[in-house]
Amino acid sequence: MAQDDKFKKLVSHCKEYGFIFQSSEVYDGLSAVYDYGPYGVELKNNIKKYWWDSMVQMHENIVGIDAAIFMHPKTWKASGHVDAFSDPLVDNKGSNKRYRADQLIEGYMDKIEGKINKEITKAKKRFGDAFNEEEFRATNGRVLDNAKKHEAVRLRLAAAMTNEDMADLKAMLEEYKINCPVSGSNDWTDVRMFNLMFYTQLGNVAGEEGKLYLRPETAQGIFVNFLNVQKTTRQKLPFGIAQIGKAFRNEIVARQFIFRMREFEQMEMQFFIKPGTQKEWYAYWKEYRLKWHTALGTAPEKFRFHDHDNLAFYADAAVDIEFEFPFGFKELEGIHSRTNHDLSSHQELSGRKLQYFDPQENESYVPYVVETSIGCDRMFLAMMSNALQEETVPDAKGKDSTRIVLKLPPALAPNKCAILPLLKNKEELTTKAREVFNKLKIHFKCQYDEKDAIGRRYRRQDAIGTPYCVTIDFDTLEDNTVTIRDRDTLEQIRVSIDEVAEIVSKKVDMKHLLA
RNA sequence: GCGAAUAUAGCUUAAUUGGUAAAGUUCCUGACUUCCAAUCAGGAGACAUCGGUUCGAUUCCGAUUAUUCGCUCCA
Repeated sequence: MAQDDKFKKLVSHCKEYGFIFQSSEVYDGLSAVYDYGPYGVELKNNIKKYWWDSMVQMHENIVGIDAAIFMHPKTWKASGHVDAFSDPLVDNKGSNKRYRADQLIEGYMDKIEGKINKEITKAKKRFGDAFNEEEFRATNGRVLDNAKKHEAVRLRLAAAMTNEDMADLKAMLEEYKINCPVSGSNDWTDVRMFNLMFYTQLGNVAGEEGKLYLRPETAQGIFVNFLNVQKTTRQKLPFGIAQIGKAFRNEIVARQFIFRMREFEQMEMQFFIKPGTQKEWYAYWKEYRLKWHTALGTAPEKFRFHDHDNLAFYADAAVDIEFEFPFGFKELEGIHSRTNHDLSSHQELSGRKLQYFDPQENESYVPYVVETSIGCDRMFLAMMSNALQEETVPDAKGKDSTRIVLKLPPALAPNKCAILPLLKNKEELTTKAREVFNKLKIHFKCQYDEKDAIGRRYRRQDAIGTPYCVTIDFDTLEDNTVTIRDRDTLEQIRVSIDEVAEIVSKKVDMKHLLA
């Protein structure tokens, strides 16, 4: 199957079987926003549980929180999001290149300054030792003209940036004939202020006062709660705080189905450590997180580490765990050594100490942090794309037929077990099957289905990844045994009804993944 | 965001050089059926949205929305 084709099939499979729908579909959808359907939400919840248990339940020094999506605006000042990601962008229609409008104008100002400097150099040569630069600057006509121009541009740019006057930035590009360095064209699109963060209003007073951002990452909720958590749970370094939650980024280009969405869910853990130990913890988490992935049975060659070439301003080491999606190897999870950047910066801006008293060293310091951060939706997509397969299997007459099967790890599958009476027009069978269903549904997610031929029902369960099907036939009525059919091998075993819960539980339980 | 392409039923795809549309599959009802997408009978379901040209638009034109690909972006 071609890669494009495979991706297309995955997307329609997700829709057809109720995993993922486009948001607000009846209104033609909303760009890069998706909803999880009945089976999708089960799978997603199972992924979250596997992550949470592996991180929180399995580590006595990791605890969880659930911070609010809204945070004090200063949070994003401290984290660097406000300043670093708010740019006036403009595209040149000739070259289709994108620039920051303010940088283009600054480039123009540099050019004017170049002219002034040229005059000065020329004059220096002419007057020799007698040259007085200050006097020359104050008196030379051409220099004065250019200096005046430079100052005018500078003030206008500053005003436009302060007032976010995008129209004036565009007007400046046109008036000063600032052309695209690539195409030489002056044909610009409108200038747009682009900020990666969404914002909304707190209270009903409009204006800067109540301006609130939707968090672009969950990490800051952990950082600002660092001391609360450490003190209330009496943690000693090293310890971690885990969180699963929504984050929002106004991506310029959000594409590839749920791979890059504007609203998405992160599963993050910040591990607080003694400065100087970051290398070993970074290595520990790198290994632990990869193990979490491969424990699910996904082929190891589907994963690879990718070291960051350009480290973010806060990091001293960063690696991605990449997964081979249908559209190639892409980032699935990040492991970052964030130093003490975040805590220090919150400490500075809030004026509150965010330090840990180390009883062994008998001193206080700002801990270092190693972060693991995985996109829940990306994990979902990885699991789906890895699981969706087409197989050739023999049909009732022994001929080849195509089977579409979702080979999800049993622990993550939306349904664990389907309960199927062999025939629906025999009441003894359906009654018995209902009995079995009611017995099993206490243990794990089950589905009862009596419609259509048994083979079709097996295939339907295959398509949504149900690992086991229990069939009630005429023997069941005699001796209280049923068959359990395995999704992957198609093999059936006959067992007593009383054993089903235990047998299936053992196979679909998360325990063996965590151990 | 720029450029290109695309948009027909839940899904996959036809046809209409401008006269409101076909099929497979799915779904619903019933019959039948003793283990891997059986069969029979009946039924439901679509031209993305808005506007223009036209006697008449699913078809032509424009805009919008969405999707895909390339470029760009991805702290």
